[in-house]
Amino acid sequence: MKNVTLKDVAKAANVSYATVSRALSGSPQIGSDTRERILKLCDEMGYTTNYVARSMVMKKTDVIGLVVPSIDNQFMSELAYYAEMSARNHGYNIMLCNSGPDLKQEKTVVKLLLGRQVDGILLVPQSPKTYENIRIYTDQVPTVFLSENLRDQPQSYVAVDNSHGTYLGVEYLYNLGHRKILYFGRRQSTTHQLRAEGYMRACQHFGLQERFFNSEYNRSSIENGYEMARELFSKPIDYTAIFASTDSNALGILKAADELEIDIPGRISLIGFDNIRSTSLPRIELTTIEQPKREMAVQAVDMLRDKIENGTKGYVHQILMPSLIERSSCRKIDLEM
Amino acid sequence: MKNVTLKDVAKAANVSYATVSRALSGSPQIGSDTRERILKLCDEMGYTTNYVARSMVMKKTDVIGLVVPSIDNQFMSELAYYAEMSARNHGYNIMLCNSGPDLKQEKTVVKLLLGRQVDGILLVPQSPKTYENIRIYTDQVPTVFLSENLRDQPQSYVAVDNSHGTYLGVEYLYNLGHRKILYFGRRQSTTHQLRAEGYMRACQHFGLQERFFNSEYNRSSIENGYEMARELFSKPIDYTAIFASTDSNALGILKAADELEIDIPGRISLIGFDNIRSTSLPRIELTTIEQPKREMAVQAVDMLRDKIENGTKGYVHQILMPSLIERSSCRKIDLEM
DNA sequence: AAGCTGACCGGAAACGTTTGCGATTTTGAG
DNA sequence: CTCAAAATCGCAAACGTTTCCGGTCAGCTT
Repeated sequence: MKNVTLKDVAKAANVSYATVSRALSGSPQIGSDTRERILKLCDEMGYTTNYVARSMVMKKTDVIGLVVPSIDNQFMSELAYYAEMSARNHGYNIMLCNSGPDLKQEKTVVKLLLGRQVDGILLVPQSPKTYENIRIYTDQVPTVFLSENLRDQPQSYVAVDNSHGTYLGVEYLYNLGHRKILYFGRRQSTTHQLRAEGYMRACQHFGLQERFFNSEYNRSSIENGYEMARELFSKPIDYTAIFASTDSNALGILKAADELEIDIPGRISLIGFDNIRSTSLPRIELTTIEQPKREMAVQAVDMLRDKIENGTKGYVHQILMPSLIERSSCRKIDLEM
Repeated sequence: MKNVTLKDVAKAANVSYATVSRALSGSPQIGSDTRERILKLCDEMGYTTNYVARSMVMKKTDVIGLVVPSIDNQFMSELAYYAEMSARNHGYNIMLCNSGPDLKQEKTVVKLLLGRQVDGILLVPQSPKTYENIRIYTDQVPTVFLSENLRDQPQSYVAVDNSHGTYLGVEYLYNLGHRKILYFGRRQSTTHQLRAEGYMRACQHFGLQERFFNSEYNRSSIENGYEMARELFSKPIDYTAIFASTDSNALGILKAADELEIDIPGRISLIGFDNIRSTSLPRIELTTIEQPKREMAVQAVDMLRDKIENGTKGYVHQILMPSLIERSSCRKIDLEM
């Protein structure tokens, strides 16, 4: 049951194990006849190179750590899917860690990853405080964040242009005839703040009054969105559309509205952000702003690879363009009304 | 930027690095005063033990490989979430691999994991052929499958009692008054076959006629379910309920039915299997059979840990009980009709 | 005071690779 | 045929740990 090592095949081939190593790695300084012989022998004996030994001497593990608040989440699992695929295509494997629910655990897993000698870390932050929280480790290993960072932080990230995303959404609603648009989100999130900014910019541009409904929840989920929406709907409705900062929140709103028999999109139009899978489900068909998850993931690993392999210092902020996915949760408003 | 090693702290503490190692590992054969001194020094110098070096000598990586057809899938990402949590609580980290879409890639990633010297592998098979496909590796490393295996295979797995699950569902529909129940699934899947078996058993028990609608797709998805359902609905509807072998399929059916204005649950009741997150969404509210994903995941890592740490040979089949989650996609039928 | 027993610590091997450098052989030209 | 150059290959160090096996003391017993 013991693994066959370089020494074993070397003995069988009657050469030194250095020679075997060189044959495997395709070194030019080895006879093509012996190489053939050794390669065949490796195959027969079922040799597979021991990556931990290799990592030891190469000082490189070809492993990148992926830390997400919780992989159990459509947005992150999509991201993880593309990231793993892309990483593996470039010879890297992914070590997965859930960082939720608190900053302590986030710090713990990053430290763990460092001990594992990962070559780099891909991280979607759980809070704006994350950057400070793990800064001690961030400069010990190449790291790229998968979320828009605070603008002046010397850390690399790739993200959509959140502000432009909400702008697009408001523009769309405006063109549909909406003049009273409510923005619905949670205050703690950096992402939320950036999206709110786009909303305000659009309001200013189109001459609309800003209407906010904020919460203090520290996680965006259907449940939180539902709770918030119940509260929202207990007050008079003086708007014709809701822009939810997150699809999850939008889904929570939808649930509350259905319960209270507030027609969506009949009475209120609803638009979300992220384009998670659930939004395209039958009977849901939520209009939303798409985050190009695949592109984000591959750009992030490309960026990380650049840091790892070329030792690129400094930081780069990669901003991707969002786009509007039109489904059927928004309706046209007759301006005469 | 270089990592601080045992040697570095040893030099600083003026002891041998063996001593430092012992201090860290809490060995009894070391003075408590020197231990204190060394521990403090480690902390100050920011020492973290290099796991790859450690793995080298311990012949144990404390890493378990998790291979899923695609992490981008609600069922699997939930499983992955609980598995990672549970594993980490026991000192293991997770190396994640997507095995989809074909057997070749599945084999490739398992081999990769072996090269990484993982202590064990958790795998949700992508096809009944998987067991044969990776058998060569399966006996080189502790492995547990997260899906019901063919009954006579000498491999460990944890799974729900699929057969009992469908039985429960049919029983539920029967009690609601349904007498014409269609079973809807894809033939290639082992899981599907087991679920079909429960359906047939229930039909026999309740004296119902078996009605099947099978497909040859090799993946269960909303899209496939939709395609199949379009075909199904092009024929006369001589049933009052559909049992979809998978929630994904059920969602596809729902979409097709909505398009064709076939009322669910008004005209046809619909029940799924798995209880993925999407089933509980507003306007969906799909009645389904729950797979206890959390329990499955923790049982699987427990089983794997037992194999790894105690060298337990042989195999065990852990069968968990499914349960029915009643929502609102099924309606009562008046038997007088 | 001598021997003996623990307590505590250091030396060194081992894990399986990669690779620089030296050693050996082959080759080709003069 | 001789000798240098080129082509192959082996030796050994290094990567950072853990742990076995001794070694050096101090303190006790007699």
